[in-house]
Amino acid sequence: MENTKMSEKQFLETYNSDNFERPSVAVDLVFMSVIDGELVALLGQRDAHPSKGDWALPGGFVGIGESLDDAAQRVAKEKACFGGKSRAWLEQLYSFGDVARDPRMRIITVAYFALIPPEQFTENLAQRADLTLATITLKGETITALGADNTALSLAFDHGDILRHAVSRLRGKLDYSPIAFALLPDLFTLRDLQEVHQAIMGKSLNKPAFRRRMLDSRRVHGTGTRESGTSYRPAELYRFKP
Amino acid sequence: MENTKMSEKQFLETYNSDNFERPSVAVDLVFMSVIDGELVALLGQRDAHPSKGDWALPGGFVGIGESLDDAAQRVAKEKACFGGKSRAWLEQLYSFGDVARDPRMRIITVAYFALIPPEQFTENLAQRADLTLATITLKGETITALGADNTALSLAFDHGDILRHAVSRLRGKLDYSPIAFALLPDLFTLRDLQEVHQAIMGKSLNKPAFRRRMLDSRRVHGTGTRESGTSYRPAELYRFKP
DNA sequence: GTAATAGTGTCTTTAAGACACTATGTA
DNA sequence: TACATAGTGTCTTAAAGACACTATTAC
Repeated sequence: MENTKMSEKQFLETYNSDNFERPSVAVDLVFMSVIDGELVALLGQRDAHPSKGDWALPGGFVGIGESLDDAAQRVAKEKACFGGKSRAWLEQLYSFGDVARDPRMRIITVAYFALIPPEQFTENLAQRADLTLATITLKGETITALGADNTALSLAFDHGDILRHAVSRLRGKLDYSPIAFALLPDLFTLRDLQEVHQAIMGKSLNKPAFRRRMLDSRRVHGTGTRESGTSYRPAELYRFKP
Repeated sequence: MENTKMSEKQFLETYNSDNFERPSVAVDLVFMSVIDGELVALLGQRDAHPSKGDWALPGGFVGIGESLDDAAQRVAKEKACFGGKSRAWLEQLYSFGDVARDPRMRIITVAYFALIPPEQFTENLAQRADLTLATITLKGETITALGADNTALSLAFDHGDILRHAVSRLRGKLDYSPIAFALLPDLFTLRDLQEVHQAIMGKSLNKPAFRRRMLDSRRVHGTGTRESGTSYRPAELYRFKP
């Protein structure tokens, strides 16, 4: 049997001498929120080939002196004006590395999702005509992105796969992680919270059971204040307890 | 506000012209199994700087014409003699991209775990004196790797983080994914299955409840045959039903 | 027979679902 | 007052934990 440690060294030397071509590394961001009870994600329409006219996630290349997380943070600011006082829950999702996923060149992309409370989403988006909020639906293995006119958007590259991973991850983590609160303002009603859960899970939930579960979890506490502007009995406002 | 689509094009052109330095991309593999009721992982001792003497996960660089999954598969064969008739459950875990995680150069690594039934693990390992099986324990946020002499092994680079992610992922997926069966031979007893669950979760489980859960899940079925070589009542052998 | 583990019956506990009910704000 | 939603009480159902019990095999 060959000495694999030796061959590892040789490999590394070859690699270092630039005879060995390196892939490019990018990050793609799935900005998500729940607006009017629907799960939405941010997409931009491509104005050049390849995939011209298709809808793509905001993304950018990873700099040589920049960690993956830093690159995601930077792209969040540059591409979608999130940053500064805006807050976003950034979390690495999955890495996509098929050889031909981008026909121009070899690009490995590390996908992140960025969870944004809806009021910040609409605020930042008002300035950006080139971006749209698509309604995302995952039924079984099929992901759909609906545009403003309620027609399905054609997704660029493997960005449909990325969206599928994002929704699956949200569903998987919803019960043991505070992601739902990253999609809500500081003050929210239990109805708001239930709507977020329902949008992520893609199904309606039983109200008494949901309230029991949330209150027993001790992750929310009532503020004693109530929402305003309703034409009916206002609900109590709650706050996330870390 | 600047036109971000224009600057994206410019960025891509700069990038393509090789003025822009690219990081290297590697895959690191966490070979795992459950042996004698303990969770174990494969580690090799480094014989060169940096981290000389520390224990590291097997890994290798991703080729320019090779997908991430293909690279993981190749490294599984090359580095640990898994491949051919051996079967392993390969699954992408997480990508690690801190700038200084390897002091030699910028390396982004995509971690995979490879789940191996124990008998194949020991078979393949008999040929490799440079690799060791470490017992892995995760309590809270603390990961420990114990060597053959029961002393803690010092882990190279950020490989402790990678192991921590691996165990957390196993725990998270145990109940809704067939990973436990990837750590068992074709025929196994319900006691074997329970030992795998206990090793992953790091706690003992209630026997009747566990058996009910497994049988109700319809993911196992009895074969009518029994284990042999015991000095007590032999248990029925079960098979995984996909 | 004994030893040792396989495998089960059943009671308790916990949590979710169903559904109807009461409570309380606005208009 | 009517209305619409907030918020709860309680019954049922499903599943996990506890624990003791019976069953079966090697020796």
